[in-house]
Formats: sequence, structure tokens, C-alpha cells
Amino acid sequence: MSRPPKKFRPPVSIFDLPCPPTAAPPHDNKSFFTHLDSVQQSLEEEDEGKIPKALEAGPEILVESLYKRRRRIQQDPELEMQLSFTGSVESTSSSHTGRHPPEQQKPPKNVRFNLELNEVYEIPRSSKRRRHSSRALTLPDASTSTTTATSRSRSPPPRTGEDESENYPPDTEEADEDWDAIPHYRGLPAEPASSSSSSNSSNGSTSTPPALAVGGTNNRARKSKEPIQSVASKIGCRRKPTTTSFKIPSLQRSPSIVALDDTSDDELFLRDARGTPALPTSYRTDPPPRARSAPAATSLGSNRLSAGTSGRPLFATSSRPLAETSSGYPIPSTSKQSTPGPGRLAELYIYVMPQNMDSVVFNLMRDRVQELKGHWLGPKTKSLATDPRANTELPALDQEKTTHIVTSLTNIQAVKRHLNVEDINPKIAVVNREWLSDTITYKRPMEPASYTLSRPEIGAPLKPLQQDTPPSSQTHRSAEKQPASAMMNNVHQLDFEVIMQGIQEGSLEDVEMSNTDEGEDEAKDDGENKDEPHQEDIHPESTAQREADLQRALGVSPEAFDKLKRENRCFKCQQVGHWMRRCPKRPLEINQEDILLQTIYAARNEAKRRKTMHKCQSPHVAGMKDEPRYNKAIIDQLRVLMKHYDNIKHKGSNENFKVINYRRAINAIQALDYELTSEEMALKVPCVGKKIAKKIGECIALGRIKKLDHLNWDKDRLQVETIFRSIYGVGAEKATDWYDKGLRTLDDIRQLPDLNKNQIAGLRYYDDLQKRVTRAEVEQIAKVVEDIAKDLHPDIQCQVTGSYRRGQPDCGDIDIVVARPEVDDGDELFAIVEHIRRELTSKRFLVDHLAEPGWSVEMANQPRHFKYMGICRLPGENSLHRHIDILVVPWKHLGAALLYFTGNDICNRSMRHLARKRGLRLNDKGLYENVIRDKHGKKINEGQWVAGRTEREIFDYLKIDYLEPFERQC
DNA sequence: AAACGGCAAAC
DNA sequence: GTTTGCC
DNA sequence: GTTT
Ligand SMILES: Nc1ccn([C@H]2C[C@H](O)[C@@H](COP(=O)(O)OP(=O)(O)OP(=O)(O)O)O2)c(=O)n1
Ligand SMILES: [Mn+2]
Repeated sequence: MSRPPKKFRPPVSIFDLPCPPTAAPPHDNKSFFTHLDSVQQSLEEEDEGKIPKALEAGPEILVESLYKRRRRIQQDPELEMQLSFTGSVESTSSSHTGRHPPEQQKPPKNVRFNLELNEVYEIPRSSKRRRHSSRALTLPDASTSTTTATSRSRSPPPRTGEDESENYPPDTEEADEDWDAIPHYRGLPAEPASSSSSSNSSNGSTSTPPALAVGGTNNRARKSKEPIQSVASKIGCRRKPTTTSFKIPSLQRSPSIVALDDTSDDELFLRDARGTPALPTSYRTDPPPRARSAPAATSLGSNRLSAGTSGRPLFATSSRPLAETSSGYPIPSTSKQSTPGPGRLAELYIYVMPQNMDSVVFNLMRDRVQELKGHWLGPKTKSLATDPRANTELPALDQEKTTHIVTSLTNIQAVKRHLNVEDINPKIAVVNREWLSDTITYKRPMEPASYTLSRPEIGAPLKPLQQDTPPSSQTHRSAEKQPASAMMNNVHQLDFEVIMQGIQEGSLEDVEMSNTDEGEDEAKDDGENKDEPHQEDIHPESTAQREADLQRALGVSPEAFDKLKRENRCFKCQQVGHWMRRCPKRPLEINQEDILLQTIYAARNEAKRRKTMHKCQSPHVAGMKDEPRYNKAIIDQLRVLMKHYDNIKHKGSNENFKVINYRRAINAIQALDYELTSEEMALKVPCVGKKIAKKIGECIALGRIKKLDHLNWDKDRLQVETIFRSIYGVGAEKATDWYDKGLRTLDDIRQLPDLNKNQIAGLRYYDDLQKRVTRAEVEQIAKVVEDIAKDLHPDIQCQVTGSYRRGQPDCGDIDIVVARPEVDDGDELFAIVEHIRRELTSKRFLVDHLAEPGWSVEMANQPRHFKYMGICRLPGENSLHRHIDILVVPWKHLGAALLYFTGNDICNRSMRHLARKRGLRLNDKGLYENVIRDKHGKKINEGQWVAGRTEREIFDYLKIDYLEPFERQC
């Protein structure tokens, strides 16, 4: 999407070095530190009231500088208020905008409605983001008891304690720490099957070495004081003298590398020692009242509030006051304008504020307004990739011309602040976005009083209206107090509108959209609360039709449907107390819903049932590999077939998925603990369909899959290409390419002049890399990395992931996730990965680099991660070269990173697929909601980060049972 | 009939 | 921009 | 190749 980040790493390859390579510690990352210096300098200049040098240094530095400055300001809410508008940077917004030409902003026609929906059907999402934005250091003992509460409290939709207990069956409630699942990891004797997971879990959490956490607290407090200081500490890191001795890790002691605590504690959030964002206290106290609909006339008084709106009943998820007609339809602004039609908006001069709006939606709004001949006064575009922290310069507000200010902000102060005005002409109506939605929908101006901001005045007492609350007794009670008609109009109507849309879109589950901030998580720091009540788009002309459709879709009789409606019951579960969109039964049972997850749970149940996990958790036990396996012939033959298809697959064809599915099927069969004795039986196995079942049938009957014999495959090609592909950096294409060129052996390949550096390394260490790594060696290697990392910061935490964490008996490589409590800043993390890389390279532990992370100005200070991939080797004559992957991640992404890096790949793909089906997006940083995709499934916005701090959080959000790492062997 | 992971370096 | 390969 |  955007141009590749500027890497400052010179294109020199250390692979040009003579063999055996001793990996000259590459080039210091000069520009990174140059950058740090310049940032520090400009900060100091700013402190002295000078114009920062950076102002002359070009946009990127400027942005950086401003950001730093902003961060400092954030520590002082008051200062922040004053300054949040002064630091706008033309260059950022324009340059970003430039990368997204208008036509890209405009999605294809068929997406539109969707987008609009996204905009219209938003669900208040209380100030969850805030809670993510900074996190108190979790003290080990506290964490144990609060972990579950934490993840619960964050699981949307909000649920009551009652619901939660439903959702947290005792056996999944606990024990997500691997050192419990894998006792020896901690140096404990393996004795797993006996101890229940529950007793294990508390053990695990509390056994986190307290020293680390405590040290972290102190550190954190110091570090967070001043960005300058943190910059300085980075520089200090550069100057850190290189230690010379290389310690051979003790083979006796188990590495203490297991200290990563994959838990969090929201309750401790407020005492965040790091002093992160320093949000105004009103946003830090929790829980912020959620979903208040603006009592219409409260406080926009000065901004043209029409009479007659206050006192209207306001219900549920809508802030739109009801018309007396009980129709619930929006009220046209004045009678004289009430004839809808094109050109009806010609008298409107609309200023739409981009804050808190999805760029796609924003740009759609603009198009619609212009189509309807309205005048657009706000910013012309909002680009997809604009850094939400950069204050984009808004066009000045024309106090005379403007008729409406449309905003997603929740209070008038914020509006003024963002517009950089003292006051707003009372003639200008300040309205929420639903005003615009309805105005567009009905092609005529709506009555502004029905669309007031949700929190007109900061600090104004909020009416304790129940809305958007989880199905709880409380909700229930108050809900029932509402006149039924009102509730119908507001809630049920909303629900079936939304659901109908979902039906039309082919998915019931994907329609839940929420507020539309985009971009990376909590970057925003406005004082705004996000729980603006949402409004629903109402299409009177089609309501009846949709209702009928919904009734049919739900499979109930019209009478029953009517009854549900009358009695305010959830359409889905038919219970009272919540509505469909808040139905705790949502989503449907996973096993019915997602076949891929079926394979996961098959593996899980298998693992549990057999209770053999302890075998593979111990390094000294052969593990699953040697276990008696059922269906061996079937598996082996399917494997051959898969390999064949894998090799002959052509891009663009189905072969890819064929192979994937073969793999799934094979894995599913592998998880069985019984012999397949018939085709029908095989058909029941997840991911085994007609064709594979038939082959299995053949195998059972004849001992051989017929296809294998009639395959006109090129056996030599398969064999050779398989070898080629086992070279790191070589895939199917390259292998075929080489075979076609007549190359047949590794030595042939070694002669090639145009190998890339990964292929060179792959060849150089080919023999070693083919060998599996014992768990014991993984631990030794991890210890080396951990020690070095802790040299830099003693509170850094490391965790071995990959197949090791899944308890596999041996590993293809070493995968390590590194994080530092509370640290999200990419620059700091980069300093960590650089430190590890440099130190271990100079110790000759790292001998080659396969992929080194790059730092780029554009991404400065972003909460990003860094992946290092290289070749390492323990000291000693006989040690082999090993592939090592080190992932340094922001603290807040730790859970997502662990989930991703623990795998296995199938599990990841399944979970991502599931997320996707629900309109979410899962990656190694977290779970994002509100993702809009084009018709090819390509995402067109980032979505909002909603989970990722802990693994459990992600499982919770996806509403699937937590899977222990060893249960992720899909 | 339309899904099937996400990312980024390399091309 | 698309392809290739990786986790 | 399998599933919804
Ligand atoms: N196609 C893939 C491959 C890997 N991964 C993730 C999950 C893996 O667990 C993790 C590490 O990748 P590895 O290649 O190291 O795989 P494993 O550690 O699972 O197995 P091995 O024993 O081969 O290292 O990366 C993924 O998401 N998708
Ligand atoms: Mn691995």
C-alpha cells in the first residue's frame, strides 16, 4: 500500500564473507542513532523554547519530533488540551493523502452499502481502548487472581458475571501457562497427567519470578518520566560496552526463560507506574458510563437546539429521540424542506470532522453529500493510513457559511478544540454522524436536535440510562420498564435491520460493527469517550420486507415472530432481557460453524483424551512421534499424494487448496486414536470429503490408493524438487525453475550465480538445518538469548514458542518471543533486537542473518514488532547450526504474538479464517474489528485493534475455548 | 458459487 | 503492483 | 479438495 519503508541497513551482505562465516557484526545502525540524536536535540531545543531544528530537517523528522512532543504533552492533560491543535503537520497529511488517490477511497458500488452500514450501525464500545492503552505492570501474585477477570471484562459484547461464568467453564478457566503444561520446562519433574489443569495454572502464574516484575516496575517508572530519557537510554544502549566472554549456559539449570507472563490485569491499570498516556482522569476512571444517549436538549443549548426534543424517551442503543408517531423514523428538519429528492441538500454547508471516523466512511459521506448537491466544507479526504496521532490540519471553520458540523466526537469542547475555535456560531448545528446518514438516506435535512452529541458537556452528569448494556438482570429490569412500543422501534427494529443486512450479505455474524476508528489501537489520545450511542439506519420502504425475510431466515412462523417482537424477546435465543445483537448465545456453537475449528478441537479433544501430553512435554521422552499410530498406511499414502500435488501445483489453480486440504485431512486422521475401517467412517473425519474418503476406502480394501499407481508423475522431478525446496529460501517455483534448467543436485545449485542471500545461507548450512533440534538444545539456545536480552534490560521477558511450546518432541528451529513489560514503542524494541543481534553476533553465536528487521522513520515510535531470523550455533566442536527466529513485540501485542508464533500454522490459519468470517482480522499484533473488505476479501481499512495483550483475550473475543499450546497441534 | 492467513522481501 | 517464500 |  505504501512504499516500502526506508531501511538504512546497507545492501551489503555478510554472506559475502568467507566461509565459515563469522558474521562480522554488521554496520551499526547509524541512522537509527542519528535519528535518536536528532530527536533528542530537537526536544531539547523545544524545551528551551527554540524552534526545533527538526523543522528544517524535513517532514519525517518533524513528525517524529511532534510526536515526541505530543507524548510529553500527554503527561499533562491540561497542556494537552491546549496544545492538541497547535502541532498540525501539513506534510504528513498531504503526503499520506497523496498515496491514496481518491479512486482508491471509493470502493466498488457493491461495497458501498456495506460501508454505509458500517457507518450507521455502530455499537458503542465503551472506553475499552483506553484500557488497552497503558497497562500496569502485573505483579505476579495479583495477576493470578485477576487474569480471568481482566479478559472477561474486555470481552465484547459486555457481559454480566452470569454470562461470563457460562463462557468460562471451569476447565478452560485456568492454566494457560505453558510451564504448567510442560513441567520440565521449569525444571520440574514431568508429572503432568496427574495434576489437573486448574491446579497447574495458579502454580504457573505465581511462579513467575517476582524479581523480574518488581524490577520492571522501578524501571518503568523511571523510564516513562520523560521521552528524552528514553531516547537517552537508547543511546546508552548503543554505547553499551560489548562484553567479551561467552558463557556456556549451564546445562543443569533449566532456563528461566519462561518468565513471560501471558496475563494482564486491567484492574491495575490505573496505577500504571509508567505514567503512560496520562489521559484525563475522567477517562481513566472506570468504567466510564457507557452508551448514554444525549438527552436531547441538555447542552448544545448555544448551538441551535430546537424545542420539543427534551423529554422524549430515549432508549436502548439509539440516541435518536423518538418521534411521537412511534414510527421511530427520523424527523425532517422543517416541513418546507421535507420533500426528498436530489438537490435537496443544496442549502446545506456541511463540515464533517474526520476525527474518529473511518476513512472509507468519511469519503463515502463526502461523495454522497456531493451527489445530493450539498456543500462540503470539511477536509476533502481522509486517507487510510493517516497516523491518527498526527494532527491533521483541518480547514478553517467558516462560521457564517457553515450550517452543520458533523462529528463523531462526543462533546462540544472537543469539537471546538479540534476546530481550533473559541466558540461556534450558534446558528451552526453540531450534530452526530447519524444526522448525515439520515440526511443522505432521506435526501433531506434532518432535524438537528435529534442528533445531538452524546456527551454534550464534559463532566456533565450523565443520565443513567441503561443502554447497550449486556443482557443482565439490570438491563432486563430497566428494559422492561420502557414502553414496549419504544423498544420495538429502537431496538428490535435496529436488530432486524442489521440482521437482515447480514442475511443479505450472507452472514449473520458479520454485521456487528462498532465505532469506526481506524488504525492501530490506542494511538488516539483525544479526551473523547468512544461510547457514543449508535443509531440505526432505517429504511421504511423496506422494513416490512426485511422483517418478513428475517422471520423466514429465523425459521419461525410469522405469528411466532410477531410474538417475539411483541414480548421483546431476543430473536435468536428467544430470551427476554437482551436483543439479538447482544445475544450471549452469539456466535453459534463453534463446532457447527467452522469446520476448520473442528480440526482444532478434534486435536484438542484427542490430546486431552489420550492424556499423553506429558510424554511430549518431556525432552527425554520420545513423544508423539513414536507413539503407536493408527491408520499408518493411509496417512503415508495420502502424504505421498499430497507431496505430489504440492509439487505439480500451478499457481492460479486449485492445487494450492488441494494441498492445504490434504494436509488438514492428514492431520485430522493423525489425531484419531482408532483405525479407520470403512469409507463411511472416514467421511466423518473433519476435512475428509468424498474423494479422500474414497481413497481411504481403497487403501482399506486394497492396501493401496489406486491413484498412486496411475499417477503419471515424474518421479525424478518430484524427488529433486523436494530436495531443492528443502533449501531455506527456495519454494516450488524456484525448484521447478531449476529442474527445468537441468539442475539436479545441491552442488548444481551451489554453482548458480544468482542465489539470493537466504538461499546462500540455506545452502551453506543445509546439512545442519535438515536436522531437528532437541528440546534440550532449544532450551540452551534460548538461555543464551535470554541472558543477552536481560543484560540490556533485566525485566525483558522471553518465551520459546513454535513447536517447542506446543510440546513437540523435537523442533525444526528455535522460535523466541521477546517483550518488555509495558514497552510498546517500536524504537525501544528495535534497540532490544539490535542489542541481541549485535551482541550475539559478536560472540559468534549468531553466524548468519536471514532476515533482519529494519527500522524506518515512517514507523518511528509505532507499536511495531521486529522479527529477526538467523543462524545460530552453540559453542563447542560438535554443535550444529540452527535456525533461530526472534520476535520482539510490543507488550500490548504479546498475546497475539505468542498465539501466532506458537502456531501451528493450521491453527493460525483456522483462527484467522474464523476471525475473518466474523468481520474481524487476526494477525500477530492482535484482533481487529470493524474491518471492511472489498469483494475479493482484501481489506480496505485496518480496523480497530480490540484484543491482543494476552492469548486468552483473543480466544475470548472470538468466543472460542482457550486452547493450551499443546492443543494447537492441528 | 465462493471461501480457503497474513505479511513483506524480492522481483 | 505482483510473485514468491516465510512464519 | 472440502465446506457452507
Ligand atoms: N505457514 C505458517 C508457518 C508458521 N506459522 C507460525 C506458526 C508456527 O508455529 C510459527 C513458527 O514457525 P515454524 O516454521 O518454526 O514452525 P513450528 O515451530 O511450528 O515447527 P518446527 O518444529 O518446524 O519449527 O510460525 C504460521 O503462522 N504459518
Ligand atoms: Mn519452530
